[in-house]
Amino acid sequence: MNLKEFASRIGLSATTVSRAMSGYPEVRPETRARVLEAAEKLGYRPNISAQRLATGRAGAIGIVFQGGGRFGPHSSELMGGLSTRLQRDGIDILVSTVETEEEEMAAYRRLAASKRVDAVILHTPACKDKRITLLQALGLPFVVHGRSEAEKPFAFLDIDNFGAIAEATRHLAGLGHRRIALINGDTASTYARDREDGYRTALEEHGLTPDPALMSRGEFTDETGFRLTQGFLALSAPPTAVIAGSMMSALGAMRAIRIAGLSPGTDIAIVAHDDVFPYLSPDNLVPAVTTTQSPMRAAGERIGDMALRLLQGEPPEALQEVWPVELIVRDSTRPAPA
Amino acid sequence: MNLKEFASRIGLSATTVSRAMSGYPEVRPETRARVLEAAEKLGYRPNISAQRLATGRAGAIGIVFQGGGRFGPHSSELMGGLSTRLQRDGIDILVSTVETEEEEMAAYRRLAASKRVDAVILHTPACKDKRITLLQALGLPFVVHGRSEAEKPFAFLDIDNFGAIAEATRHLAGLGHRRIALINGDTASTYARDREDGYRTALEEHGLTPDPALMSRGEFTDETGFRLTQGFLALSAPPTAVIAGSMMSALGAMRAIRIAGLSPGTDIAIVAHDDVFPYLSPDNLVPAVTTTQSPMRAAGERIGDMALRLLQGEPPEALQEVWPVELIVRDSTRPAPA
DNA sequence: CTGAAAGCGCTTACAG
DNA sequence: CTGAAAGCGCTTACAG
Repeated sequence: MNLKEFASRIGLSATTVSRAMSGYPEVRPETRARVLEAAEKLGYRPNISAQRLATGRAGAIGIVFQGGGRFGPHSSELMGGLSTRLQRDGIDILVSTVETEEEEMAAYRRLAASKRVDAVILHTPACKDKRITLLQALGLPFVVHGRSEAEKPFAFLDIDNFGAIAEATRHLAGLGHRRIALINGDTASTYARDREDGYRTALEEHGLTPDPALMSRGEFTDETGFRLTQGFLALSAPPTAVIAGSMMSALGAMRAIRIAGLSPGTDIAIVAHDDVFPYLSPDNLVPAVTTTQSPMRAAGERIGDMALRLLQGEPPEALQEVWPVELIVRDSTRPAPA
Repeated sequence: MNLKEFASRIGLSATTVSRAMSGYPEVRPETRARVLEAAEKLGYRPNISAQRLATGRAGAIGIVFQGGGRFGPHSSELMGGLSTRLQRDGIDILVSTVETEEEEMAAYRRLAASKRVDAVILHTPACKDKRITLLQALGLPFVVHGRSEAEKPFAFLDIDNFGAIAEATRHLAGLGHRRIALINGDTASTYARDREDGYRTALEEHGLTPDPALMSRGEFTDETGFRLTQGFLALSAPPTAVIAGSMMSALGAMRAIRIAGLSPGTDIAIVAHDDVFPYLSPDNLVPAVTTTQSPMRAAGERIGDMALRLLQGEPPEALQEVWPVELIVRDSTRPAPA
């Protein structure tokens, strides 16, 4: 049933029905109530494509994931939060996956030109990010999960990666650890650069010199955590503590430590930075893992919120947040062996 | 730039341009080439909302997740595969999250009435599933990930849960295990019922009687795997083998075994059923875990494919697949202790 | 093979 | 507070 038919069935004009259903003020409350009730009863819903064509709004927000492979547990938490928030305003989420950065750029051009989305969510930005430049040039509104440098201000939500890793490093140094290894991500990404800066800063506060052999990079998988930790353990002066970039890296690190005949927590301390996963808790590992934790799901909800405000005309510079990260000390960080 | 403007710029009618861009046959190859080239150069893209209004197609496929909490690692794999496939045909994915089954039903009504999607993907069906009845009544095409009983045929892709767990159970029984525990999901769901059936069948083949104390149910989290396994170990006659419903359950089970002072693999054998996660491999656990594995991502791609065919008019009964599951024996299943 | 025109189902400026 | 009508940007049956 379309608007015209519905309107004539209840003896009103399409105009009035449309206004009543969109919550415009110029409709008498009784009329509005009658319209809404009838719509419910007769099962009328405005055709979304027609609505979008008429208003010029897409009613959807896009998010692009690069490499099916990177659509992992963090993506699902972010998506879950985003979806929860946008649902409330009837905004859809449009998911695209691409393989390369080129394809990602093409995807934004396509989304913008075909008016398929009103805004996009960008994640894991580089320190200088071409995608941000492109989106600003296209005039497609966007919110970044993370931070980046750009000429023009843009909306973003980031966590305090610097503070998180600095705090973790201080905690370990305070326990007497002198050789602290860091498993980081690609330092082209802002978050990884911030973490490295936090690590270096805290080491220097404690009079320790950063050792390149103890700073490695790779994907946040169990496999990579394992391999990098094996590398650390093979050093002539191996570390007594490892800061893992994610829970998955920490699992791999602990495995490498065990295989070397050592005991995680006792022989080699472990701190993991990670999200709060509903299905894998650091409290439940053996030993329980000290973490710098930040809930990705809550961030997703907030990012959804910010995107909606952006569309309502709030300026990007008013939509910038950095969330603190809490260090939660558990059993995997004990004093350094004598 | 809209169609009219673009068409006049290149000296053709809107009709011809539209046909050229949609790949209709009645356009001269040279004309088509010229149109496509000009569109690329001038950056013209049809407005997606207008296209949808004119054709009556939404150009999107919906998927609803119940409980933000259930949007976990399996969801992301499924989504990744789905997205990869649909991307190729320019079909969007619309993600909704809801809290209850009631809300999920309401979401389908809404999606159908507002013509927001052309089809939906339903997952984790119950043996008798109200959602399937609803979708059939609404006339909204759908593909089920899993199986269910219904009067009318519908499209589905399922894995052989019965065969997977039967095979795992046979493998353990063949190694001399007599007390084999099963960590299953909610048996209202078809997959969990099938797994239980496979388990019972294989036990009986080996002259073993299913023991209710060894059959438990719960979420597929590390925490639940831990708790249920602790329950098994507290029995007066504890099991010598555990079949875990997922990788996460297996992690929890292994932790419980270790905490009890036992050795996973040696004292208590472990088999896990699970997806192939790019970030957590059973080969990398200690001991390497025997699995019945099935790639969720590949299933997602195939389901996307099936949805597209459904929309092209293939009858649902021609779109039904059950994928075999392979048992991969690793180090966690050794002969039963004497 | 190409084009003029009606129609998809809404919203909203304008008029009352 | 309510309505008639134009317009959003496409597609496609019809005519040539």
